[in-house]
Amino acid sequence: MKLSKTSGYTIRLLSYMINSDLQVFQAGFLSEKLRIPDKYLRKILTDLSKSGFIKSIRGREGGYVFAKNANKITLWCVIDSIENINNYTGCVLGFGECSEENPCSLHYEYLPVREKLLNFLKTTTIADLKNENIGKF
Amino acid sequence: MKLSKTSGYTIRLLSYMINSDLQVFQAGFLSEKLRIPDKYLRKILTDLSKSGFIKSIRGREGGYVFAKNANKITLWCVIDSIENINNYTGCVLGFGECSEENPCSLHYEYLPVREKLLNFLKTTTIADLKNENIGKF
DNA sequence: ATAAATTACTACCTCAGTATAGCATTTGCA
DNA sequence: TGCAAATGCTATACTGAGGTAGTAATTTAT
Ligand code: SF4
Ligand code: SF4
Repeated sequence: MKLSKTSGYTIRLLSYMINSDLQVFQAGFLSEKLRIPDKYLRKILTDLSKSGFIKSIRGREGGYVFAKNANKITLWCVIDSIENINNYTGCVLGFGECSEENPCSLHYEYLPVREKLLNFLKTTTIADLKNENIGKF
Repeated sequence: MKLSKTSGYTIRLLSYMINSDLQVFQAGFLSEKLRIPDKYLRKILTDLSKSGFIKSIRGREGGYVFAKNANKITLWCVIDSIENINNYTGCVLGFGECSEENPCSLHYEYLPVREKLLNFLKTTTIADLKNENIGKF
């Protein structure tokens, strides 16, 4: 499962923040550390700020800080704020309305995979990504 | 996990064929039954034919038939012939080279989900999609 | 006060996936 | 033989994700 580029950048970003000792992060600094296109990352930061995951501090000495506790930020809600979460939780064939009564031919084969994926997205938080032994962000 | 439109169409197509009593299928017929844009589906059929999953019969009374046993056609190899299979088997953050020694922050959280997904794609075949109780294709 | 450092906004460019259109080619049946 | 029914090929248009550029707005250090 590959996330959209934007979602991937965002998770790397938040994961970098939670694994750092710093409190305030500047866009330029982050784009350099994470090797994400500067202007693109800035857009992401602004959006994350609007979504309430981080808080922006404007002006000199400004930057971004977490706006809520990282253990309250699930992968699910991050991805959902960026793209259609249904791309991952909805299903393989992209039917709109699915049910046990009106399944497609893949339904029962895919069900257990879907459960696992759903659970992963709903229960994993940014705080869970804190770890000493990370090689790359 | 949502497949690309093309992959989705393709699996619906093959699944429809394996669940039908007919032997030969015409493009026009399939596009109507599956409500897939005619010209687009024709392109897919030609590609599937080139990939060797189905065989085309040209001329009057022509159409398409399975070129190999459906229990030899895994979701994996179908998807792989259409788009980059790495979109699903490769990982969340889209890093090129991943290893236990050089993991990203999501690695250990995602590992079991990935295993499940990989296994699903590698072991599920078109023949497995044969089923009496399918509501939609 | 002013300059420097920072984020916010708007408009545009590019590319791959999706979709459409028209014509060429093959083959069986009347 | 010739027409009709089918697939094959090529060129074009549309759309949204990804990415770039320039300018405006905000705040603090000096
Ligand atoms: S597998 Fe089930 S939930 Fe997914 S598209 Fe098919 S019917 Fe819907
Ligand atoms: S989760 Fe593991 S395999 Fe996936 S991108 Fe991260 S390091 Fe690579």
